[in-house]
Amino acid sequence: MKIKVFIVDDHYMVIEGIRSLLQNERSIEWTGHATNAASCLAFLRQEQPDVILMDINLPDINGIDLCKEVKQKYPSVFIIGLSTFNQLSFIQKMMDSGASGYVLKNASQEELMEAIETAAKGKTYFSDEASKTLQKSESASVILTRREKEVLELIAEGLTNNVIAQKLFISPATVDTHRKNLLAKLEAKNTASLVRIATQLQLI
Amino acid sequence: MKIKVFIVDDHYMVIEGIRSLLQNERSIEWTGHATNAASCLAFLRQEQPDVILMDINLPDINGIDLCKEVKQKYPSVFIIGLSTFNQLSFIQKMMDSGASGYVLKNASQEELMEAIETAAKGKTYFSDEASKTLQKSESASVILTRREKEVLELIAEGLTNNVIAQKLFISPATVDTHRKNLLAKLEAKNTASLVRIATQLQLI
DNA sequence: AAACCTATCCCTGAAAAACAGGATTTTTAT
DNA sequence: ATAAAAATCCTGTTTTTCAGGGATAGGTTT
Repeated sequence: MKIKVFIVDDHYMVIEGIRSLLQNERSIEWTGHATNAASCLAFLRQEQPDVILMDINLPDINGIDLCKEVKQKYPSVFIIGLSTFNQLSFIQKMMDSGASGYVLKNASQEELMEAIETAAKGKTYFSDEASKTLQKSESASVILTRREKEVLELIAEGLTNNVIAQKLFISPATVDTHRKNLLAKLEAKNTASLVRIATQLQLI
Repeated sequence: MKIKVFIVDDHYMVIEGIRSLLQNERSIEWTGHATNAASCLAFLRQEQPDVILMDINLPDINGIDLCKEVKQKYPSVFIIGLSTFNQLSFIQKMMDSGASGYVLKNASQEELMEAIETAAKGKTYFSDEASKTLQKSESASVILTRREKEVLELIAEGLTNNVIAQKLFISPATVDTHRKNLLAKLEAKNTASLVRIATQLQLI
């Protein structure tokens, strides 16, 4: 049984590259590609592959939200995140959205094949560099809670406590508490340094 | 006479993709690839292609500096910048370093061919999206004054207006004015989004 | 020389955030 | 079951930021 593979990436060169890397693999069946989220979803209504290689940076919807949506509608499809960026935040968000792995675009053919085969079995695969990033983060990082991450994102977007409170359906006082905890955890003096440190730690 | 093309990109998939896109082109001679700046320079000591497709994000030296170095040593080699990012700062820096064009990685085969052929003649080529970005920029680029940059740095470090004022030997009210102008120039609502936008624009 | 621009400088008052020091309820993990 | 962790909410004070203004020094253009 061949593994049916589909690709979503807005870079034509990457699609061609992956096609070229996989074309001689007998265990792989290339079912097609999409350059945006909309046509990916359209394809899935007709036919479901076993594994989707999904870029995170897409023109219409970002890969993280697309991943969530696909997994919700077609739980049996396994998704591998594909990105140029070896960024903790991306990897984490992709995995939180139900992905079965994460591969960088500088991956070798071997890595790519291993990722696809592992994902097809329902297991999780990370490319070498991505798993290094995950390890580093575990030892030397601040651990933020789900809510704190949400609040941090919104703070960085320039929203005030009151607006954030409305968005998250909580009291402004609660937002203030999360903010306080963020400042403490990241050892920031104020909002400015908070955002700065957060970007340096690639939290946002 | 075939055009000798060489590629520098740390993404294996992109190299494969370009190779695949160009392999049926009779006017192109594929001379090889490098995944980092060092091996690119090593190759050039042996042999000079007509056109180099050069990624901006390389593991050792960045593509901009590599471009400068190559143009200095081998002025007859034409370089086309290759990047995922349609960012003005990248395009500008690449052109300042002597590049003959800029192509995004989502370019079609036609665009890529046109870019190579144009560059080989010594002319300049921009992919559709890149030239749009250049046009947009002419109206909307952010120019900060010396003082504004100083204040921006200190804000991002988490210093308050009062402390910044002491550091720069000016009144807190003046710092505040600079701050206001920064908010206006970067179209930020408050300090948080200011720092965010500034990091995104790589101003700090 | 006059008009002009821009960077730099300064002030006030209202709004927002930071800080201190609590407390209660829900989740999560053992 | 229960302890720890996370998320929720409060009151009040201090500090900082933000949105209005306006003024001056130094260079460029006309």
